[in-house]
Amino acid sequence: MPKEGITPRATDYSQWYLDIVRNADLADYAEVVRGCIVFKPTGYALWEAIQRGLDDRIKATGHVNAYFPLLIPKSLLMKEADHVEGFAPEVAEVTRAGGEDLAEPYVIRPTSETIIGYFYAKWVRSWRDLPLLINQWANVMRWELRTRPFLRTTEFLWQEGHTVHADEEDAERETLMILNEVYADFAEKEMAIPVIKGLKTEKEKFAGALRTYALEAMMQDGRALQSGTSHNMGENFARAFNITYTDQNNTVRYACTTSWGVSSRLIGALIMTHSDDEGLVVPPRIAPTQVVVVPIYKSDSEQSTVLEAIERMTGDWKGRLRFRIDDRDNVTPGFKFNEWELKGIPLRVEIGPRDVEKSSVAVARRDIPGKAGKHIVPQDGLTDYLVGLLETIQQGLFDRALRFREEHTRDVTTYAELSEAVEQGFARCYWDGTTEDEQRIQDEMKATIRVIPFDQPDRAGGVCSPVEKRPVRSSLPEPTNPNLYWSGWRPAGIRPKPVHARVRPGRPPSRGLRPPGWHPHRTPEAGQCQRRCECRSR
RNA sequence: CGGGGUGUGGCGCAGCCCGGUAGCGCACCUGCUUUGGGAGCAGGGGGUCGUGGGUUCAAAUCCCUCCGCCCCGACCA
Repeated sequence: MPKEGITPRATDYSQWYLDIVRNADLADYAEVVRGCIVFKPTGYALWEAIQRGLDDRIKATGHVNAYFPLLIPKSLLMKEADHVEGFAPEVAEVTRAGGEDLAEPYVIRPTSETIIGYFYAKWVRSWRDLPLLINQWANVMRWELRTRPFLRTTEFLWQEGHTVHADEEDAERETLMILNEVYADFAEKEMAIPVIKGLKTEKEKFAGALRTYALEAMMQDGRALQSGTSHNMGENFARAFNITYTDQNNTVRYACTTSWGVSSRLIGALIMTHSDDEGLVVPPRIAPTQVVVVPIYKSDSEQSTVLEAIERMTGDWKGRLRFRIDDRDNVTPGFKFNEWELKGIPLRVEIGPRDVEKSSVAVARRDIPGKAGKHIVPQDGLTDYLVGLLETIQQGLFDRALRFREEHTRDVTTYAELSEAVEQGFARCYWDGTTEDEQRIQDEMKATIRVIPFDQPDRAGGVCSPVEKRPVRSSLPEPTNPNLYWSGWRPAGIRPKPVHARVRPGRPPSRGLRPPGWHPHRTPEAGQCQRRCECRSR
């Protein structure tokens, strides 16, 4: 039975998500700061758990943490041309401080490649300085047109790693290692979110990167959510920021850089992967609280008897279980059952006079909502039982999410099949590798290439292009990138919309609103276009 | 930006057409009875009716202005 105040997923998935966020008390809208949210204590606790899991892995793979400034001189941001083009529309500027206009405006970081690049140029001298492996935990700001709690907000929290390597091969190794051993491992083992690892297309890659790799997860509406990215910048940023080193042969060379990040969007992924119509579901390993104990009593004497029993019962829990005892006296047990279910605590232990007498407890597991997930167990050996049950739940959640994804993924060989499949979830198909086809699919069926997966199934199924119907092309090239995943093209219900020009006077127009002839390389700050690009046609 | 909707205690809404100084549910506070799946009764506190202006003896209500938010269109690093 759905909880009060929660729209069932089948009715309106988007509203369901918002209801979960609100009812589980994860976040509040920062209504006075458009597009921002307040991470409330329960929501922030999830972020802290994510931070812990990632930070451990980042450090275990040889990185150290540091912190760079929030403000970036605008000229620095402008240095890498593709990067500028990618970010210009969503950057917020500080033009006035200390009571006067600044000689040069600052931008509030949308990401830190540029300011970190500036310092790396100073710090890197010799091949002995490499690799340089630094991570920072930070907030960033991107002026998004349409926001949703955790999934896309104007300000968000993330971790951004920035590394410098002697050559592209080493940078590539780093980029892939982070994706596999840090991000995917964390997502699957701790958050129980199955992910597809792969390469982004040219069209979808990070502005200024050579290659972008990403994790894609399937939400319960069948749509993809990008849940982590890792970029190999090659020499692009090193050239823009002059990050050079002297190699063993006394030759000065450009270094290669990488950057990689995951954000508080993961909280959104967590919600949309596991939760149900009863509320939030949090996998045990990531859960700030794993077990909640609800005492049941009528009289004062029963109350003290039960609370004493709880004291004894939880004596050896510390260090093995993260738990809390809900001894509030102003709400009924039934209310507590519903509330903790809503908040996604993996296990609930109920204990009343009858249990004290029989030395038992009632254990309810959140992954099976309602009374169906409740059973009576002896207090004897309870701690081991609970620890084991948490692991069972953890694995069960992962298996359930994986099964869901597999049930909503189809291999397709024709255009019609592709068109149908992307309505339900992911489709896997061949692609001839052209942006032209990619764009056409996007235009015609609102689907995007999420990723070219590392895991390539046997190609015995045949070679087909979903756009084989294209009339002009007589023979399709042998696909170089077979088996792509497509999905409902917009990430999990996010629909950007153009913003009124008045909102940010002087701001570069967002894509789609650019007047004819507009080009980022030709903004007043950048002067004439310095690059050999399509814009010279104008 | 184009089209549509909406703004009233913390939240969700009614009242507006037909002007007379604001009401309901939830939440909150107090007390008593309750407590194994969202307790009951009684009492109580809380609102510049988005903003500015106009009409009127009198405006939540009628007229104009501006602002916010939501939905659809336009499609993302």
